[in-house]
Amino acid sequence: MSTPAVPSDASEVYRRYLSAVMLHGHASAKACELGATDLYALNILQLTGPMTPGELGTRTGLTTGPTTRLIDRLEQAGYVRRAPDPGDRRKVIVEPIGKPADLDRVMAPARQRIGELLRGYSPEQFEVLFDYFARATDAYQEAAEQLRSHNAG
Amino acid sequence: MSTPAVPSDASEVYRRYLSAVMLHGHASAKACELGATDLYALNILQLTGPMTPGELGTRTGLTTGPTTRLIDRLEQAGYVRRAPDPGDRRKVIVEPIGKPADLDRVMAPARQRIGELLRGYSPEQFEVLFDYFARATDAYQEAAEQLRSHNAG
DNA sequence: AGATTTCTCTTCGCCAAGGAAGAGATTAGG
DNA sequence: CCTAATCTCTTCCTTGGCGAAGAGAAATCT
Repeated sequence: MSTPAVPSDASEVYRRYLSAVMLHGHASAKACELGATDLYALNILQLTGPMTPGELGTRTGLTTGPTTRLIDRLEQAGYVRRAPDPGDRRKVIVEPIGKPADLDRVMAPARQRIGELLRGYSPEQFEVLFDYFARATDAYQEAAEQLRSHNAG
Repeated sequence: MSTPAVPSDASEVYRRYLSAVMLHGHASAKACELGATDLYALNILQLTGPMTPGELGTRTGLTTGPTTRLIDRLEQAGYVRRAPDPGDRRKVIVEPIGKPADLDRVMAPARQRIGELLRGYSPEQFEVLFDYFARATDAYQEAAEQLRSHNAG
């Protein structure tokens, strides 16, 4: 638990913050026995909402074969479910399930700590934080999209 | 780009925020041709500081064999370097290098967007945000540690 | 109605990553 | 000085996930 050189720079604080978020994310995935691609797809589904396997494959950068088995794994683990498209019976819609199986249990410690942390702020401060959360969500999503298109192009 | 039901719930906003951060992290890793474990180890090193391969192996949950090759990959990609321990010549100290190779370039778009976003806040708001960043870093790190020990025990 | 296109799922082969066991080198203790 | 313990690195084997090609089902167009 050796605290390595107290970072006074704002950029360094933010970098460590991102590292901690990613670190916890990976630890959660490991605890759920979830692969990297699986978690990746799960995040995409949670952000963009239900979509067809084809679109999910495009976004993850996978071809159709691995995409099918990816969905199989997620469905078997209880994270998503396949629903038929009412308008086009060829299509399948993959939608995340509200209460995931293990991920919720694994996220509980972090959720509690962050919850306590957030409750320590005043309503005005709380509003600032969630304003940032909402805007940063778009920023990261756009940046990720930019990375994806740049890499595919 | 169908925006899926505007979330008004704070918990949902935060969940989407975390998903976006993870999503961007994975996209960055993919753009750098970096494996999941590699990024995981890199985050550990960036948070905890230099450590021996043994400790890194313990933290990543890997045995000694894969740990050595993990460090090989990171060293070859220019993210870390091996330094001898001055006190114990059996040991090697793995330390992250200040200017990583590709990761910095890939993170640039996100860094710019977040930078602009943060510059839009007043000094008081800025302070609130970075207070949260610092505290959340500890919270996530502790939660990740808890997950690791619980999974290992 | 028939043909073409679109979409999902299945099968086969390959490669990267991790686990287990052993070797070499160094430090600590009797 | 010699033995035991610690740490890193090497080698072999197995597992898991991905890519490519093909099959089946359904919608669209002529």
